[in-house]
Amino acid sequence: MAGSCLPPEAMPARRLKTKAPDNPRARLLEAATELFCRKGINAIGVDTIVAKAGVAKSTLYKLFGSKEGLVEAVLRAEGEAWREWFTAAIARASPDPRGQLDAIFPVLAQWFRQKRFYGCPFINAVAEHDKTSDRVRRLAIEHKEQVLAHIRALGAEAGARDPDRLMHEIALLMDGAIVVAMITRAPTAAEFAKVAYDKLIDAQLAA
Amino acid sequence: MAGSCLPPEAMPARRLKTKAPDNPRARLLEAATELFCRKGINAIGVDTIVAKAGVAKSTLYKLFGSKEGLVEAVLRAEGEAWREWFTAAIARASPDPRGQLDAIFPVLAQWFRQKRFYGCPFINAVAEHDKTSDRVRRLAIEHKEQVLAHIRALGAEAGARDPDRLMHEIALLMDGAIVVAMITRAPTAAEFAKVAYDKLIDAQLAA
DNA sequence: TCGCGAACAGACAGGTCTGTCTACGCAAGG
DNA sequence: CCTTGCGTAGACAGACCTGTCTGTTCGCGA
Repeated sequence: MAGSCLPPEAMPARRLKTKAPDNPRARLLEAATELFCRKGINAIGVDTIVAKAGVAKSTLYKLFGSKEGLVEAVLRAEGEAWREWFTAAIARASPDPRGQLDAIFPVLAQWFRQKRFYGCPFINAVAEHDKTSDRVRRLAIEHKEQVLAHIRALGAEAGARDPDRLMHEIALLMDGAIVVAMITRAPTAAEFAKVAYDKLIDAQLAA
Repeated sequence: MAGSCLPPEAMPARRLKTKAPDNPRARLLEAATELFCRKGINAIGVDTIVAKAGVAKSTLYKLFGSKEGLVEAVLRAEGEAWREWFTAAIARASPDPRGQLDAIFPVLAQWFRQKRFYGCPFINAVAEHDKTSDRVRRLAIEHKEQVLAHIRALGAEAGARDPDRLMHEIALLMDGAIVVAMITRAPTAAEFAKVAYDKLIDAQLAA
């Protein structure tokens, strides 16, 4: 039902964002998220979106101005929902920073196993837009910076020797795992990433 | 000039594939490669491609049958050219397997620094196509399996404890680096990946 | 010189795209 | 009751899409 690419437990959190759960804006975002993520942004026309959302086309253009505006809103909303789900999920796994870092890849594996896992919407959006423009790239960078800042903080709290390097190494493994999982449809990518992460964090935290 | 996303030294190798260097087929592939990689497959129409290639539209449909056929041919050709360039580049760096593995990320850095680096065409193609279909995903898997088989063989020759695991770990770092470089346009991703790789290979080869 | 096939040029069909516009329904508040 | 405003339904414009088709041009081998 839900239009998202996130695990089901993320849904309620997202619902709280809009006063009414079924206003046209929320229905449009949900329908557009599902369609964009599954079929690609350029492959989906606004008529398909409004039909799935059950709203009038004029409502879409009144609320978002253009298809581009809707794309941006979808990415922002999906990014925020994902970050909330992700940080909550690793926090649920453990109270201490090291435990939360250790939970990153098991939590990603959970994501990959979702029936509707379509990869990272930001990576996919950048991949299908003009690479000489930075409109979409900026949104992706913004999202990634927020995720990485959180990971960097956890690394610093955990006592990593070089939290910045640790952050970048985890980022590489995360994006690599996401892409491999998208292409192969096998969640095992997260398990390989977890073992690699274990070696990297040992090097950072070993006495 | 060249329509590729590869470093210039890869070009001559590619030219050898077609008897004549400037037949319509080669011009179409070159134009389509550049346009698809830079702007996205769905964002480019066949009229733009034939105009850039300087061929008639009927020639495109005679040679490739459909736009889909052209996309598939572009991916196959670009994948083959990339693999040839990549294996040659790491082989040029060192005669022994360990040295070739060590060269992987510096060689990637070289790729990232290209003015026309647009990310991996296979990742991008999967990202913008229907994720519930496997038409494009199969091509990407085929390409990645060939690259990884080569890396696995190098790892085995180098005496890795678990060449399969090493292969998957390198794959994660490679794809992660490619995606990060595409999004940030910073080739430093390859340098972080190299340091991470150093730690992982040490764990595999340490006495 | 002739003939043939490859490629070009470009019109065309039929469909889809984004975005705009008008007309209507309906509910809440004065 | 009546107005105001949100949302719906759907026609429409103009551009662009893929794919086909016709006619022409040009080079090469016999």
